[in-house]
Amino acid sequence: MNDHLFMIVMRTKDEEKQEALFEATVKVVNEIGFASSSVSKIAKEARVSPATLYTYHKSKKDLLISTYLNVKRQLSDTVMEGIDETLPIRDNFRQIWFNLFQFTVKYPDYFQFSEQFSNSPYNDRSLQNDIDQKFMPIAKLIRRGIERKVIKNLEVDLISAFVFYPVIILANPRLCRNFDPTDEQIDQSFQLAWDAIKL
Amino acid sequence: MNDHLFMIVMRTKDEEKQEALFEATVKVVNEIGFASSSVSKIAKEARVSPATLYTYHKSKKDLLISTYLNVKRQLSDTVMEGIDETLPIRDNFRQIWFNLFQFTVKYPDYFQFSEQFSNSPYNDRSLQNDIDQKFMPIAKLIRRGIERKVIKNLEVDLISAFVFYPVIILANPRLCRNFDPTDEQIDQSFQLAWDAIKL
DNA sequence: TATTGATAAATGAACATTCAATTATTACAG
DNA sequence: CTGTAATAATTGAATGTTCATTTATCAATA
Repeated sequence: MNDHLFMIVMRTKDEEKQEALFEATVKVVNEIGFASSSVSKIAKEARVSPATLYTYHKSKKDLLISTYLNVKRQLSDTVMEGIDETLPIRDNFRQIWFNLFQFTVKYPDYFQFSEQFSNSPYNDRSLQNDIDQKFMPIAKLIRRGIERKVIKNLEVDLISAFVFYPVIILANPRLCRNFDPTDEQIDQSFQLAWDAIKL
Repeated sequence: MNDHLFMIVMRTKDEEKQEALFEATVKVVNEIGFASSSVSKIAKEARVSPATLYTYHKSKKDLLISTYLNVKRQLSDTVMEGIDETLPIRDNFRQIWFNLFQFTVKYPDYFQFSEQFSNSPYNDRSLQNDIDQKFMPIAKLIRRGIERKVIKNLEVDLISAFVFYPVIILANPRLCRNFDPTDEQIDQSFQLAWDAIKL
């Protein structure tokens, strides 16, 4: 920061506003939808002037993309928590599966935002590659499981689709109603996922 | 039609325009996204005046909803094809699974539209109930499988999530790259789905 | 005082929808 | 068959609104 003279007398940007804009973006998109979410509505929700928003983000596109990346970063941090290569493959899968389940239940708004964004044209190939990088440990785990003949020898994407996508459905009350799962049901659900991919 | 005098000289609405508007809506939403899709752009794609669109649909909302229902109707018709209660449960599942797979591969645009719509606030509870009705035979099949102890005794939504959602992921090139499946891979994938739910 | 953060107000473009006027289709009288 | 009246389909243009973004100005800080 102090490398450049012109930065010395810079007034600091408000961290709270950054956070408020993030939360507001997710909230507004969830409440009125991606299509109806305007910069001014998001700014109002964050109790900030639309012009101020432009000191934090150079465009609406930039706001949405950085919100998406933020959601995905939090997701990957949460999901990868507790991975331990010394434990059996199945235990690691179970850990990831429960982390993912809890995240989706705790932050359903993040998920709905994420779904809306990823199905929009903002989500281009290079952005998706950046995100895939974050989830690399899971891909590695799958490959390790295949090598050790613990899980079926199939494409990594295929294994992922069968193990992790159903979680998203289950945790989404909009897609899966009448389903307020008990601990036992969550456990049974993981067993389904594991049965699908185990050798 | 001839019951009422005032209907005698009615000019008929153009079936082709109805269809053109449907295709245009799907196409425009796929190309520029749900958020950027305007009535005038859809009308232009359908080679129709924006004003004409309003003789077929009373609002933009109506246009989008009926497009969604049309997609879902085609999907349910295709997916339920060939269900035969006299055959084993697994064969019926296999049939549905392949129907679904082929539909998603053949009409990826319908799927992307569907995903964008269903994550939007247009998709309310009562609309979703109407759609669930269309897929009732699948719910029945699952319940029959549970009764006959062929599949695990779990919530219908849970079974559905594990069997059918991975298909959507697999068939979506945006979500599952480097995966141009051979017949054998498709077969293996169904085996995964079945392994998850079978008793 | 110099510089940046913050904002209200302004801008022009695009939006959904309406409307007045025109065009196309039909029934039927001749 | 042909012409005509009736009516709905169609449309370009206009409506007022909302949009994303910029600009000019002020406030805060070093």
